Amino acid sequence: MEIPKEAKLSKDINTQLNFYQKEDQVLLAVDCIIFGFDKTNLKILLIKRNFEPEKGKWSLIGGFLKKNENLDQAATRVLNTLTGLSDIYMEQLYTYSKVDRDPGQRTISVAYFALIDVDSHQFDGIQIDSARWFDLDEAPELIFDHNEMIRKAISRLQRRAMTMPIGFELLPEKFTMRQLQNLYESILDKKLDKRNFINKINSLDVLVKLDEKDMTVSRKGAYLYVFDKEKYEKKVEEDGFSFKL
Amino acid sequence: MEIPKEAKLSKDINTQLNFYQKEDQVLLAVDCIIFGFDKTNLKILLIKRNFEPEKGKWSLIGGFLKKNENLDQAATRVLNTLTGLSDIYMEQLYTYSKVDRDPGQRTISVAYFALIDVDSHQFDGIQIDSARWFDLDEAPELIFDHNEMIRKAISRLQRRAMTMPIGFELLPEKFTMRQLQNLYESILDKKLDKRNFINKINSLDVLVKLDEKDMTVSRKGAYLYVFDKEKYEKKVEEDGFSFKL
DNA sequence: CCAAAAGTGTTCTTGGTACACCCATGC
DNA sequence: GCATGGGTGTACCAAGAACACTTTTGG
Repeated sequence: MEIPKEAKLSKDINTQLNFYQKEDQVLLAVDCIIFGFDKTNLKILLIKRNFEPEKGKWSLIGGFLKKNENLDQAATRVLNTLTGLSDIYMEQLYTYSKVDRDPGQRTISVAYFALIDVDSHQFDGIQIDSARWFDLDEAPELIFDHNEMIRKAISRLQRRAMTMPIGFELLPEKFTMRQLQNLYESILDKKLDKRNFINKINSLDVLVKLDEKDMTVSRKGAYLYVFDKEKYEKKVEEDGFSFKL
Repeated sequence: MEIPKEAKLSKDINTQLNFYQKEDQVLLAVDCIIFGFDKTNLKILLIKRNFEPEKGKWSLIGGFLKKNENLDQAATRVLNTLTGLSDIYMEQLYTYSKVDRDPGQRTISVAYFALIDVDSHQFDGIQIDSARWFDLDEAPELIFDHNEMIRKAISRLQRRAMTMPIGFELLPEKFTMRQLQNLYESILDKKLDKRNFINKINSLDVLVKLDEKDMTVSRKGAYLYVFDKEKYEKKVEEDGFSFKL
């Protein structure tokens, strides 16, 4: 660890002192794993990269950190610039730093993941012609270490599913129990028992059953529910909100 | 951080092409939260910073990423350079990027945490005169966002305690049940019932009871145990190894 | 009247939690 | 012989897992 032993104390143009001039600088990228749910399946959004290197290959959306923003802001900006989406749940995942991970140039990448409801966010102005939703199990080979990022994101999402009401983010405001169960089955990648699932969810006491039914899928119709954000937040305070399926 | 705005597209000495010349570059630091256990209490290792800015204040140990290494290597190197320790469990925690987090210069820091057994690793050549172990609850105010890093590290460690045999890292090879319980009580910051704890640990079936006793603390003496790494690894394969206390 | 999805409870098993007394030894 | 920490088992309760039939209605 080379500590600048006698760094000069001169102010630079930003009136900031540069104490660490002898250290290497690097490019910091941000890559976003975007999970979407369409009431049936969990998907990820990928794009065909339109610049070198690896132009034309499938990739996560990404960009570079700018001097005047932090990483959360960079991730939000990248998502917004490329998809038009804003006000989206995002969370930092992990930082990838293999020396040769990007053949273009030494780049460290901070991966973020985002959760969106596919149907409610028909990004009208999708800035990328080549963006496409893929089912999790049919995602193509991606550039660099992006497949590894997705694997880690899935396992983080599985953990989050047990400790956060991710339905808030991935489902429309009103949804049926079946849709919620589909969501959990997609995320956990296993079938759940319908009765046990409903009992468990009801015992959490964060949903409100409406008088309204969704008639689009069955003849009988299925009651719609909404999340009760206040109840959820009270629960978090009191006992942390975590469950098992 | 002045990046040459129109760098020539010539191969640099590493025969790498630079595709992203217009992007900002930043300093990437690595900071290490070092947890130690001395058979009774969980502690963290801090140093008095011996260079500007914030010289003389308490701090995590840290250093900067070099061009030819990845972050895991940088964290290992920083730990080794400053403490002489090698072969230590380390794990990447989170990346901190507030624009003004380091008043010296725009710096992004990747936090790592390390687990060591305080007694087995009497770092003979401790390179830092001012390093000191602190109990978790009596740690001083630290520079930058280092206190925040420690909070996050503790909560990660609490999670790890339930899904990994962290005793491998934090205890000497042979240890008593009481020491193991002390470790879990320190990490989880709560008292545990002795009988329930022992029953639970035994049901995990990853410890081997030796015929040998530790006579240093009680007159009766306490049986020593060792971890059975093979059994543990088989368990991870089969059912993931996770428990509750 | 039938196909298709919705809705609904009970039993069994597992695992968590609470709890108190005797043991071995060095002094 | 006593003080100190070591070692041990049971009973209760909560929650998870397995499981099958009836309801509704559009066609």
